[in-house]
Amino acid sequence: MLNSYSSADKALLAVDCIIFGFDNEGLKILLIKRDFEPEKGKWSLIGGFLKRDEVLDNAAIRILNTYTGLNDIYMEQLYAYSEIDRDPVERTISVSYYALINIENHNAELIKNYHAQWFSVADAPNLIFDHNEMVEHAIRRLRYRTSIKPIGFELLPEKFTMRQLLELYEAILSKELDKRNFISKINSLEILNKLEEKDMQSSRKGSYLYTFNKEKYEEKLLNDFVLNL
Amino acid sequence: MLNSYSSADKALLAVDCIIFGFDNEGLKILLIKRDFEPEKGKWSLIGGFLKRDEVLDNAAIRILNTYTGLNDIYMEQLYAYSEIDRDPVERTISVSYYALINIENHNAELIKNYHAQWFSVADAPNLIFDHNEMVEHAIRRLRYRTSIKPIGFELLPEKFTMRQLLELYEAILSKELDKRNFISKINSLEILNKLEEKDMQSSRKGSYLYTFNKEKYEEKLLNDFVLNL
DNA sequence: TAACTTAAGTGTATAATATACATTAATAAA
DNA sequence: TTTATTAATGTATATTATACACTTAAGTTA
Repeated sequence: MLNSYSSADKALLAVDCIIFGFDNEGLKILLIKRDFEPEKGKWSLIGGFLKRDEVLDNAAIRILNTYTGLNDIYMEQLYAYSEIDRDPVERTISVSYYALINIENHNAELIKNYHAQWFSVADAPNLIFDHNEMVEHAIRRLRYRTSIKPIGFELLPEKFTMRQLLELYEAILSKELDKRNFISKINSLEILNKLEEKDMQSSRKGSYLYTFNKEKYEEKLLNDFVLNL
Repeated sequence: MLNSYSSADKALLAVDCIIFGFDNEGLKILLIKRDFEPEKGKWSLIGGFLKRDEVLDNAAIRILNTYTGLNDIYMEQLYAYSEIDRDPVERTISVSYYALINIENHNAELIKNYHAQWFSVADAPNLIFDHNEMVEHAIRRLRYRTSIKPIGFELLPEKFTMRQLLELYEAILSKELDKRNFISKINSLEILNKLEEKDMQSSRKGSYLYTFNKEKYEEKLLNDFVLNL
């Protein structure tokens, strides 16, 4: 019978997490060295199996927490991967999730746990299964996301300079942006607070620090817009 | 053990298809009256279970074909739904797919099979499980798609008038568009062939028929662009 | 056959936005 | 005090989006 539940095939469901971070070296992803077979010892996305009593969103949160100690990370579902032999042990459909996090805020936890490690997107190691494809797909989604939602709050330290924000966008889009045009577009969004304080690390003159205005930022997250950079 | 395959929970995997069509009454979706329990007799998206030896993309194609006889329909994956009790019989994760098809080209097959029926998006019946949510989600995706890819080829008859194309976009975006601005934007894409032939149904003057220039259309599909309507 | 009705077809002026581009300012180091 | 380095800033031009109304073609009707 076409639709009998009893005769339908079951499969394992996995969740894999593409965690993006940013620091002064550029855009990074968080990987783990797999500690079980198959492919033990190879680099992998953070992943795990969906439990019986759990929805995918929560599985993603739980799995990330297990490997990194990270909490309260908001992730978005990306895509379901279902090639027959994508996992050689058993038929497994994997649903990918991606998130943006602030490396500085979270690095201590990560180092303490030693399970996860940051890699530059540009020179990440080869990954198991179809995880390379998942990462590429997530980068495409992240680039698109920059055109309809502001990005930055999740990836930058609380106080940051315009240059850091510019370099973040350049890293995500992997192209150079005109500084003056960038600044005026960002300012037109009205999501930043300019502080009196200056960062004196990067130059003799020093550059003003900014914070995100969380209320306005959240507001912009709700309504899509177009940001042509 | 955290990642043992043997202890992981398996689940059923389903695929549900949101099939969009368009005719002179507006944007439509294809639904079936469910012929098995639970919710037998209620309206539902076209759906079925993923088989052991099948990838999701192919399951979507097979399931659509089973219910409608439709062949060679290109579908895109949308989202995985995993609420615990979304299907009351058994834990089932459903991956949704959506497609755009041309009602005229395919209606004969559909009527022959009597399994599926078109409904206006605006006044479709209430659907089983979380299928209403899936449809809403697909409409959002479809609207977004209009801004980055041309639409029309899939939904219109081979020869069509500018008015039909305009009304298609108005139906998808559910807003009125300025006729002159619309025509000049569409013309600037250079994806249409204007025929000598006129459609004499709609007016005394008659209106020119167009076809899509498939090569240029496909080209535009490859490269994203922004079409502000 | 002239007047009428109906939808088709067309262009322009203005506003908004995107882009390209170079100089001055502030400060610490030499 | 000179030098070196990065920060900060504005404007002119090109492109694109928007708002808007009249004429044309042809069948129908008086």
